[in-house]
Parts: sequence; structure tokens; C-alpha cells
Amino acid sequence: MEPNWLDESEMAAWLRLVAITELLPGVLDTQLRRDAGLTHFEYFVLAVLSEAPDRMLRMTALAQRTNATLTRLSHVVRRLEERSLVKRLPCPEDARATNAHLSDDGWATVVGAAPGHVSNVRANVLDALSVRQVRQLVEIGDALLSRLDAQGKMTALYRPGE
Amino acid sequence: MEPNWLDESEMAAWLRLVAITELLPGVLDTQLRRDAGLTHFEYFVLAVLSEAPDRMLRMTALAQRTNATLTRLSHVVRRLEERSLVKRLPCPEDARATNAHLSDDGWATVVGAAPGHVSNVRANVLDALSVRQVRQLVEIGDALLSRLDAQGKMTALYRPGE
DNA sequence: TCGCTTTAGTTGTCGCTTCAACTAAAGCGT
DNA sequence: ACGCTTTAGTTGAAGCGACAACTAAAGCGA
Repeated sequence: MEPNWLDESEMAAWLRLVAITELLPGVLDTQLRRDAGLTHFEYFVLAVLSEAPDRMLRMTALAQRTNATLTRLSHVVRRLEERSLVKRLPCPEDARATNAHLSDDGWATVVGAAPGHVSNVRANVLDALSVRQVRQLVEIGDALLSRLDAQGKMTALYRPGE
Repeated sequence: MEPNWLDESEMAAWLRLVAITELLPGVLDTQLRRDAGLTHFEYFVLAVLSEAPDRMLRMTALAQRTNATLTRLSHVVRRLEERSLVKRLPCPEDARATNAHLSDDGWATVVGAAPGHVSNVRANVLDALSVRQVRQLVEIGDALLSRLDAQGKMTALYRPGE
């Protein structure tokens, strides 16, 4: 393991990426918690469900689309169900599986939270970037995700096949 | 709050950024935990201390350089001190302040962990990017951090003043 | 149809982060 | 010298996520 150290430019990029991954979750959680009583991950789960056919997805599919482990999702969906934002239904075709269904309350919650969240994302992320940088970020994101999620378990749905 | 929704390109960039912030911490933590018994944040704290004069920094300065709240850092440094990787010393010039000092064990730990960590960062991040993309990522990172850390409390040390 | 393996999901425990509350010292105005 | 405010840091409780262990159903080979 001979240390092939980072050069100046690589270190600069790496430090910024680390800082972003530390700071971004807090920025998202703070706004959503204050305005909608949701963490960003909870919001994301509800938002993904809201776009699914019948507002319903299998736990495994939902986990993939939210970049989460099944364990994490299971805990979160249980809490969301306790708040009546989501309902869990046994899947008729496969008795092992569970369907997560967005309730009317859940729909209302995510619809109510969306505008504030979008404007927060604009204010803290997208408005800082030029159109060219947004395109570059898509490319960079695909490149990184091809390593971070090499098997495409999580991000296969929107990333180009390699 | 009229919802100015994201267009396709903005949504693509945003989804990728969210996925990265969800997946990257796990990739870093898993390798460092397995090979060195450290979380990435703990490693980062030790690494920052290792580069400071006398391997020592005030808690507040250390918090800034690690993108952390003082609360989070206080807990982490206490745990590191219990493992004898760090020693806390009262600051002679300011009786309110605490200096965190990297012990010899801490130094050995971070030096031992660095090569594996760097090669993990290469394998999962930097090797996926071209030289141009690394430069683009620095620019994008600066742009994002100017919003995420608008007051420059955390990242002022390596980001250009606006 | 029997048993083995894989898949789907849940649960309990533990560790880490956040939030609120707190102590204590420094700075500062008068 | 006196309070008031700010700064530095710690602490305890609560909540979330990771890991390991588990149940149960499906797939599949002989």
C-alpha cells in the first residue's frame, strides 16, 4: 500500500466534497424540520412514493430509489406509519414483501412541504451554479456514483448503464 | 412561495448530489472502521490535528476546520481522549478555552490509517474523475460552500474570499 | 416433496449527532 | 468595580442509523 498522495488540486476537490457532505444534510434537515416536521430523508421517501403508481412501492424498490438500506427504510417507514403518513400493506403476489402506500395525509404533507424545500434547494445549491456547472455536476455525479454504487443497486434507475 | 420547479437538468444534478451525500459517508466509514477502528469524522479530526503546529488546536478552531458543531466535536474529542488518541489541555491564555492535542498514539493511528484511506478515496472518488472534472469540482464546491456556509464559519480557511 | 439457499423484511441493541440547558470566563460599557 | 452580553465549551436526554440476528416465504435442485 504505497501512499500515492493527493496533489493540490485533488486535495482541494476532496476537501470541498467532504465539507459539502457534512454541511448539506444539516441545511436540508433544518428547513424541513422547522417548516414541515420532517427530516430530509423522510421527505424524500414521501416524495418518491408520491410519484409512484398508486402512490405505492415495495420496500426494496423504495430503498433503492432513496439510496437507503432496507434496515434504515424499515425503521423510517414504521415511524411514518405511526404518524399516519404512510400505510404498510402485505403484498398479495409475494407474501414476503411489503408495500408502502402514501396516505392522503402523507400526500398533503409532501405537497405542502415541496415549495419550501425546492426554494431551499435553489437558495443553497442550484442558484449558486451556472447552467454549465449544473451540466458538469451531472457528469461528475454519474462518474462518482459509478464507484460509490458500483453495482447500481441504488442509483441504477437514473444513471446511464455503463 | 410560488413553486419554481426544477427543470430536467437541475433535477438530474440534484438527485445525484443527494445520492452522493447519502452514499459517500458509508463508503468512508466502512473502510476506516474496518482497517483503523475510526469513523471518517474521527479520522478527519486526527488528520487535521496532525497538521497543526504542535499537533494542537483550540476546540473552536478544530470545529471550523472539520465542518462540525462544537457540540459534536466535544463528544468526539472526549471519546478520542478515552482511547488516549487525544489529550485535552486547558488553554493558559484563555481559561474558557480547551486545547486538543494529538498524542503519540493518535499520531501513530492517523499515520497508519492514512495510506488505506487515501487509496479508498482514490478508488471511490478521484479515479472516477478526469483532471478537468477535478478542476470543475473545485469550482462547483466553492460555489456551493459559499451558500452552505455563507458566513464562512467552517470553510473560510481554504475557500477564496468572496 | 424434501431440504437448501436466496430474498424480503423486521427487530433489538448500541453508538453517534442534535438539541436544549448549563457553567464559567472574557469583554465591555459606565 | 459593577453588571450585561458574548464567547468557549460541556453535559444529558432523545432520536436516528448501522450491525447482527432473526422470521418467514420463495425458488430450486434432486
